[in-house]
Amino acid sequence: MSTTLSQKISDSSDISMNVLTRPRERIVKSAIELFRQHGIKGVGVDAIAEAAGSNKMTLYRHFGCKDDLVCECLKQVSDEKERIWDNLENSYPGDPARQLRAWVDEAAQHIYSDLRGCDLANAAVELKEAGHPAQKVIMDAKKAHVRHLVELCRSAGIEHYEQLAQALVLLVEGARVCGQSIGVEGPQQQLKQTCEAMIDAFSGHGSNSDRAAVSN
Amino acid sequence: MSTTLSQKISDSSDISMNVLTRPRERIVKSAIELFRQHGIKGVGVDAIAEAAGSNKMTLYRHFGCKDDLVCECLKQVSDEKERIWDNLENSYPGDPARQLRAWVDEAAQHIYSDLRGCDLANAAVELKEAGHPAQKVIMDAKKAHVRHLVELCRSAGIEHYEQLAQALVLLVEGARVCGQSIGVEGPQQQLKQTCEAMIDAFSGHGSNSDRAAVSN
DNA sequence: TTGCAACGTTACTGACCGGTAACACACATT
DNA sequence: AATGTGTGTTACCGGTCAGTAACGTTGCAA
Repeated sequence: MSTTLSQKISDSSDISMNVLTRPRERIVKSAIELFRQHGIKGVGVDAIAEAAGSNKMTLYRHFGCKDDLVCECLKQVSDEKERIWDNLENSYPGDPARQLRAWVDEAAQHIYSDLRGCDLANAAVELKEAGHPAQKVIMDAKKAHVRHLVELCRSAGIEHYEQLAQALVLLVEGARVCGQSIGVEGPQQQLKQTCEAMIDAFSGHGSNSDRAAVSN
Repeated sequence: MSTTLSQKISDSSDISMNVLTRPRERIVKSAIELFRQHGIKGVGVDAIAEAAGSNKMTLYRHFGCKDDLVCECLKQVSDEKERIWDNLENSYPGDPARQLRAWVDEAAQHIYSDLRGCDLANAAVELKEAGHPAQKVIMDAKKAHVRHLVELCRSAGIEHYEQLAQALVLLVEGARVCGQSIGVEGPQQQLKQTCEAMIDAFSGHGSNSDRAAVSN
């Protein structure tokens, strides 16, 4: 706990970040990246400002306090996640079943290549203080995510669409947290196969032997 | 971020903790509880010592640094979790299938009544510094947990026991993290039904209609 | 009784952190 | 040319934190 983290962060900071963008934008971008790497409580505002090629005063002119910056970061992260639903619709228009498979595939690929977990879930772990403003942002984003997936399962003609959506959320969230705590060899390696088997089971067009084959 | 957390922690600390136990034991116990409530980085060693009815000097005589104390806490938490396997064997001796159902039931009950997530997984989120000693403790405990569940599924006669065990781990871990980020209304409410449906599917003694009934 | 080990108390250090004040500069608009 | 807005710089404040030093106290055991 006595390590000088500021130095390490500064070393890996991107001072040469596109100066054409406005400081506010650069600060948020740097903050998101640093929060991902070191955790929210593991990064100071000085390090964020420096990584953004700016300074603390400018940071505080745009964000009243660190918590406000954290909320803005989480909002942008959740907005980014929201875009996947439009992307799915654009990729496979009018084919919700295919969109559901694509959602699983994308989630799995992301988890296989990045062990740092979900920014929103991680923030919820760190920010436990009662009434912390970020908690509402996190909760709203997660609820919206579940809602979207439920709707997709419903559109795909799944009878028990709500149960399937909830199960898929649990699997994906579990995979992300396992990646962080267990590492590459964790059970999240089987996420894609497990989700697909789950979808098959709920779609009602798989026999026992089919499921055994899928789970193999 | 300018809140005076120490005061709040002190207010809720248990100064009257059993003085018959040794300071070291009380310190670890208080630390585990405070870490659970406020996160590891959200609690200072002073608050821990005070909550244990001891002081910082005694704390540092038993633990070289805060990280050592954190490791000891996580070890005790993982030892505690290890005991469930013996408990299951004692509760339903020679009946691994029943033990597996009981494991699901216990995990679900725990998750329904406590939204604070898994101490080990939460610690992994907070302690991202490369080579942090707690990471090995967390990883070893989580791997052992998966190993035990795989073995239980194998004993229960599940054909694809490894896939089932991994899927169950993902569901349970996902449920714990959802409780933290979404709150009581999250998809973890359906954990038990989902796990049981998953076991049924892998057990190969459930028809499509059975599965539909279970998932309802 | 002596001695030792564990524990408690106070005070301190050095670093870091969130946040602010005051001033200087660059640039675009009028 | 004047003005205002956004930005950079330096310095500072109060607080917290991990960790240590020095000394005093308790209680047990030989």
